[in-house]
Amino acid sequence: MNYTELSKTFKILSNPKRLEILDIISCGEICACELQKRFNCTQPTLSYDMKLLKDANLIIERKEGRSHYYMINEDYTKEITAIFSKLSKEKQNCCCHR
Amino acid sequence: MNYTELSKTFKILSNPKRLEILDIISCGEICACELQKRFNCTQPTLSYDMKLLKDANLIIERKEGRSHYYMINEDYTKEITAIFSKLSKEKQNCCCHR
DNA sequence: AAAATACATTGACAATCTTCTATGTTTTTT
DNA sequence: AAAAAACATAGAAGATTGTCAATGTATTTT
Repeated sequence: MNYTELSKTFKILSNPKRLEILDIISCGEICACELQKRFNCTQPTLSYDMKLLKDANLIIERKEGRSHYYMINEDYTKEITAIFSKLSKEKQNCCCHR
Repeated sequence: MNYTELSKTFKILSNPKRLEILDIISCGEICACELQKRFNCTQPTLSYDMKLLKDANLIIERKEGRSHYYMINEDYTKEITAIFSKLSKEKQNCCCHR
């Protein structure tokens, strides 16, 4: 993963509401209509945030009837954590000595 | 740390140039004039990025003569990593059940 | 089949971010 | 003391983001 890709993920994470959504979702699968009750925003606004999170690969969507359920994509959040951890750790023989 | 604080850190990280700066800096302390050689931007632009990174507590500045040296603030980047890891991990008894 | 529910899409606007040029400040060199 | 080097600050312009109202789509209920 390169700097541009990683920065796009961080852009999606640079919003308090979306962080709260991830926190809530990581407690277990939940549908958009339940999430909606927790936020003071309109339905299209929440829908927009869910689309951003989904397109960023941070959450996984499952449709059941007219409800859309969301869960955390833990494989990906772990990957992001590992990449940033490595990038920001004191090191030698790093990227910049090529 | 709350969602708003964490989101501000991610906002600073949501830029490929700043991620590259962190990656370079975590290979060892370096001055702004050396960093400048690696980027196609003006001096004020790089200065602005360094200020953002410093204000976000991601890097530590040390002045020596007319040079400003920067190093990674690994304590903080580890803290951020741990917080995000916890937030995005599947869990029970989480924040949202209060 | 009509109505209701759950969610997505579009277009618009205000706020924020990024980068630039111009200029200011501090320290060292000559 | 004047010049140079290293970096910061201010102001401006274009690009991006966040949110809304209005409207569209798919599924279920009546």
